[in-house]
Amino acid sequence: MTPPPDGASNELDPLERQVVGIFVDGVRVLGLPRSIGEIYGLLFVSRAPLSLDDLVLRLKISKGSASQGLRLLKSLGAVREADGNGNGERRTYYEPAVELKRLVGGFIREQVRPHLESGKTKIRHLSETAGAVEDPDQRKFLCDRVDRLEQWMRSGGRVLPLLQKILGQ
Amino acid sequence: MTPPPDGASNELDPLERQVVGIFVDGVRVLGLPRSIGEIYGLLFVSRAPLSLDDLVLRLKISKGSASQGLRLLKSLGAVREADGNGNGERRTYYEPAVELKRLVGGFIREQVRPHLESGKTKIRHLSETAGAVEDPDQRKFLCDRVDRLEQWMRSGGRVLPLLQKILGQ
DNA sequence: GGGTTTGTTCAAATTGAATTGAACAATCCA
DNA sequence: TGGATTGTTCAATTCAATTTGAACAAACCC
Repeated sequence: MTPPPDGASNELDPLERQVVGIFVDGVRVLGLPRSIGEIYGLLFVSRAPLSLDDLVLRLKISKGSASQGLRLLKSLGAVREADGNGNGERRTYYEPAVELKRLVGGFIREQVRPHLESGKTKIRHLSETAGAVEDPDQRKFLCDRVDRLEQWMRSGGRVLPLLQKILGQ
Repeated sequence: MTPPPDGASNELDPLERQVVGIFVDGVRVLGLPRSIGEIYGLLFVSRAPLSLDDLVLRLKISKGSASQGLRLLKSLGAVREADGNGNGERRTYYEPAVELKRLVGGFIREQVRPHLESGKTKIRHLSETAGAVEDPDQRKFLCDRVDRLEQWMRSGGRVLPLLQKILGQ
């Protein structure tokens, strides 16, 4: 019943746990580590911005995880430093970006585009290899398949901007 | 120089390795295991349909992996049994589905929709929990966030059919 | 029935990615 | 300068997902 030794609140309440759970599942679908979901989820249900130490304390994760998690989330544009954090406050506090457009945009930019690009490069290579095959029938078959791959990539490239547009309401 | 003990061809040639590599990377982005990429990739570059044993032999994966991999690929509609496989042939042979529309459709149906659905359910729960919060300010804040989550889900639901349409050429 | 070929299942081993934690910067304050 | 606070880095550990392999089922043939 007594609050924890320090004044800091501790232990997630049931509602917070629910939200964190939803985001943990959510990020797994996107192929991101669970800690990312925990951190973003807790920020998402918290009225006030949280510091790195808040995250460590409340989620019971290591400082290392929290630091790396925040870095990734910042790179995705999913989290920002809360400005105007008090007068002589040294610590930095974080708050979530909650506009879907921004989240999707960051994810596409950081996690999807790079893969698409490297894929295109590999397919260009492949295209050369396939063109150099001796047997004409076999070559025709392979070039056909490679063309298809190129088509897929182009489709992917065309879909992304559209996605961003649609998800921006 | 001599062919392998049995008549079966063995060891991927460089071109096959390139293609398999591309698909291994591809499926990792989608959160699927590497063996799935290997299997689909090899089917994709192979002119003739392949049997489970072909896959085991050429990719050097276990029969277990090959069997489970084919099962998943079939469930995604990414692979089908080649019909008319010879007269008294018992073994079944597989060939890849190469229409992007079909691949995307299967992936959405099997891997995306289920998560979306379970997400929606959890959010409905959450909505109730949030509505029951005492403090009116806190409640208002939480309901706002939950609303946002619901919006996200709806956006997701709206995007999927669109994706399918666009990727069907 | 026995024997062979084809494919599935699942507990155990493997592997690769995420997490930890301790050492290290950097900044501030007295 | 020394000590306190905040945050980062990275090698070692932990953990979860994938893969293996051996036992099992099913279909076929003699």
